[in-house]
Amino acid sequence: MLKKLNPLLHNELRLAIVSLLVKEGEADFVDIKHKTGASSGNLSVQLDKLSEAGYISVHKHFKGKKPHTTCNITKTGIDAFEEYVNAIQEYLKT
Amino acid sequence: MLKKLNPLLHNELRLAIVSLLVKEGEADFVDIKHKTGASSGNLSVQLDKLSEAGYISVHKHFKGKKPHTTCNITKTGIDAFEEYVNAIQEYLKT
DNA sequence: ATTATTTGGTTTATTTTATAAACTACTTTA
DNA sequence: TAAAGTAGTTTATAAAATAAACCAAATAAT
Repeated sequence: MLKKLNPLLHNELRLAIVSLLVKEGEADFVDIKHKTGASSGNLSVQLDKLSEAGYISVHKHFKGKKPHTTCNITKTGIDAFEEYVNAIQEYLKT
Repeated sequence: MLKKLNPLLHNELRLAIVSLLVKEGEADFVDIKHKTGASSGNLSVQLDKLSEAGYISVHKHFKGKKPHTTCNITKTGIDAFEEYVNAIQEYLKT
């Protein structure tokens, strides 16, 4: 029987976010928005979900006068991502 | 920018069904149900969606006295699956 | 023989999820 | 100082997934 796919990661935008953060370690809101093509609203919601699960950490501060949100991948996030990759590979191999 | 993931295939059960059919070519309702662990209701709905999209063909007939549903992958289905595999690999590679 | 129970599903209703639209608060530019 | 832009959040709506209920017939038990 195939492994169950982590539903938090089995979503296009959340997977793109985590994939990006696994590669780069850190990225800010605007960067992620541009690199994924997401709307601000959708991105805000999905970052919250990943943060709630402890897959990423989110730091909000001011960069000069402007608000600025930085996201970092966590160990939990890396582990979950790796498990997801292993799980889905079984579905993909022909 | 990452490729968009075909939403019809980016679902755990539908991906499992198509993956199975790509490997085996053909399978019946009961087989797919056992191999995927899906409920009958969910399986019925998802087979309909794949059939509507032309990814699989569904044949209903009687095997002796019992109803019997056989599913086959189509060329369209194989192509869509292969494109999905290519697209998601970009998300998975670290 | 008639009453469960099982098989092989479908249909419908509910819950969850995703996404779009609207909004906030502040800054910069004209 | 009014308009437009930046950086987001919140809320409302649409879509999707899934569970529960149902159906028709076959088989097994009493």
